[in-house]
Amino acid sequence: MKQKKKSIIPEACSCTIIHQDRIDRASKQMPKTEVLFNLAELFKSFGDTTRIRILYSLFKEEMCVCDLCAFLGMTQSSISHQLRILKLSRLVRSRKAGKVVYYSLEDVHIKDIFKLGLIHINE
Amino acid sequence: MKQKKKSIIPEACSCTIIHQDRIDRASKQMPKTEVLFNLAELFKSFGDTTRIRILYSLFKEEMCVCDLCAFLGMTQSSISHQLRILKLSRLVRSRKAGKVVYYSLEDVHIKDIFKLGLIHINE
DNA sequence: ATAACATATGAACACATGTTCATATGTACT
DNA sequence: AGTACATATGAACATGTGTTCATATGTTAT
Repeated sequence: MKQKKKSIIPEACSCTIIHQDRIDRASKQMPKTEVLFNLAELFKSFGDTTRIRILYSLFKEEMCVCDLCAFLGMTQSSISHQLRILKLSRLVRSRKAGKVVYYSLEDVHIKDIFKLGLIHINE
Repeated sequence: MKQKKKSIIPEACSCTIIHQDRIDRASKQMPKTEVLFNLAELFKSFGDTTRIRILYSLFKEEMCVCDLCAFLGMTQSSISHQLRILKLSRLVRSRKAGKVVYYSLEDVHIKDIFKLGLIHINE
């Protein structure tokens, strides 16, 4: 009798009913761990109401930090901290004009991603 | 996934250079706070490597909890907890077959959202 | 130079989140 | 009935995260 193949990391799961064929197929179409990590990081940037609201505010045109504070009713520090995160994720870019810093969307795909997200919510 | 509701405080910003016209225009195309909150919740579900890996594993076909544990090299408890979150977000559905529970994707848009996310990362 | 202002940032805090451990639930089989 | 197994779940723990506060940086005007 042929023995059942055990899991990749033996101590992770004690189950015996494992569909090795399914695992093999899933394995083939799985992106690299690093890619999945970066993807999770990206969605993490979208996973906060304040950041979502900032991005939506910039959908049509650029705004300065001041505008965002006033519009979203939040402290300047809070907005600045979140803008920093969005900038690190390459979701917004900044343009300096004297004392004022204007922020705008860096990626056109953001709108499409949000659109798909909204479809899911409304289903 | 829970998130604290943030209060809107008018005196949050002491800036004087506010572009009221920009704020008015942004205001017009801004979805309701509740919608933005739900959108953030959805992306929060995508914002974890384990959950991203689970979703990717289910791209082609359903898998049981056991398969996921073995494939992803994680404990059964950990996978179960994450599946619960994904189910609450209506991203996966479950089907019981005796002792075994099979999970599959509930929303066809997930793939498209991931696709767009990957485009952003690779830019 | 000094003052005023717009923005950035480090530290501290409270709260959220993911994993682990122990255990409960539910199903199949003897 | 009992045993074995697949999955679910509550509690505890450590880590991560968003806001606040204080303060720093950089720019403009006097």
